[in-house]
Amino acid sequence: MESARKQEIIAEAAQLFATRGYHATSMRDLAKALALQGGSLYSHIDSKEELLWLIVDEAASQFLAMLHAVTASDTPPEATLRDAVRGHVGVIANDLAAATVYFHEWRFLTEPRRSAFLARRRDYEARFRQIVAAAVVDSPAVDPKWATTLILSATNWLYQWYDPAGPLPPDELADRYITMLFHGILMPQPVP
Amino acid sequence: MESARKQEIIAEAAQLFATRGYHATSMRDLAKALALQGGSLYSHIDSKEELLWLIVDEAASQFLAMLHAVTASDTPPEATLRDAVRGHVGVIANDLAAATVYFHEWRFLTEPRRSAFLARRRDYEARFRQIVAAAVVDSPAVDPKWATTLILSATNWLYQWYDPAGPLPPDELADRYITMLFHGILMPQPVP
DNA sequence: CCTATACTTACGAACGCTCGTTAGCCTTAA
DNA sequence: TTAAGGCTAACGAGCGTTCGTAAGTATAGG
Repeated sequence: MESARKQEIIAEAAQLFATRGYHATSMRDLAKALALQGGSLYSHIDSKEELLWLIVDEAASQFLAMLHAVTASDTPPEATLRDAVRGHVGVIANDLAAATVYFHEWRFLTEPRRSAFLARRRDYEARFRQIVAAAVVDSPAVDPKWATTLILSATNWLYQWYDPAGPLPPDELADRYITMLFHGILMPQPVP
Repeated sequence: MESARKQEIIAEAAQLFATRGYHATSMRDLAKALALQGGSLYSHIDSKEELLWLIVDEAASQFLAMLHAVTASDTPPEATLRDAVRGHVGVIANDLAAATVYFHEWRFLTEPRRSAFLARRRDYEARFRQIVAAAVVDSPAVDPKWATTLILSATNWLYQWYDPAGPLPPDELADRYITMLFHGILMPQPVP
């Protein structure tokens, strides 16, 4: 359980790491954004890398919790996959800064945190693949492994350009992606 | 026209920037990889950022040259799009380090190079969108803008995981992606 | 209610080190 | 004789982090 002040520091760090990058953000930059002196941060945190870890690990928890919620209900496989894509997009859009750090800055973690991160990400991808496999079970030409890679690749890229203040809500974007991914972009007639 | 020695420096810088990141790679790291002393690099280059720019700008040229080659021949729209996706994947797979720097480290460019980079990238995406638009002209439910975003998002992510030494050749990977993107992942019968 | 004690949060200075870059000198080959 | 390409040494700035200290707040004992 982190104190309220520490949560503020983590949130500000996520913003700065996302916009400037982890190594290009100094502890004094972070302190200045919080109206503190550089050394004062260390009343709350152990190290700069701890901040990176807390941001990245919390994001991993968000992704995994979302998948658990999606698979808990008893819906048809295609609907479950649709919910998972919506959820994945939602986690990213909900905290874009954290998602950016999760996708872009994780590699600056050192061991053993780096391995811990990778294990959680592998776990997430494996669970996601099971959902995809169930949805494409009647499509013999589609390999669930590559379908999963395609879906997660397309959606992970969101953090590079998505603007939460823009006109496109996350669910609407997800539905557009889902329609194209499910039925292809070469559709002579509209989806019924 | 860069000298042979400078090309070596650029290539090594691309490797290091890709694996460690731009800001986490010091000029002394780069010099050591080339069996030089730190200061000696400056006989060949003006600054660290010039290296970043040369890598990123060359990659942009590769992408644009590929698109020009693809659109030069007189093929049906769908085949042109297929060639463009193959080409995009090919440019990434051909020089994974340069592609990684192109996608991951460009934001550390300062003005005016940052704007120059973004202009070239916008140009590329606009040309790609025209190819997509021609291919999906008979698919009223598909917006070329979002189809382009989907295709480029999925393929850009390649640099995160693709291993040129692995068992999957770039063209084969591209064809798998194209099949799913064109016809969707929910296909009760195989594509004829 | 008052006081003693401890805890929290911050300051400001400093530590040892690394950063990108520059200057001047030396060697080699054309 | 010149020029290219390497060396060593150094510059000022900034890095993450630690330190001693102090003010403010909460808690507990009498």
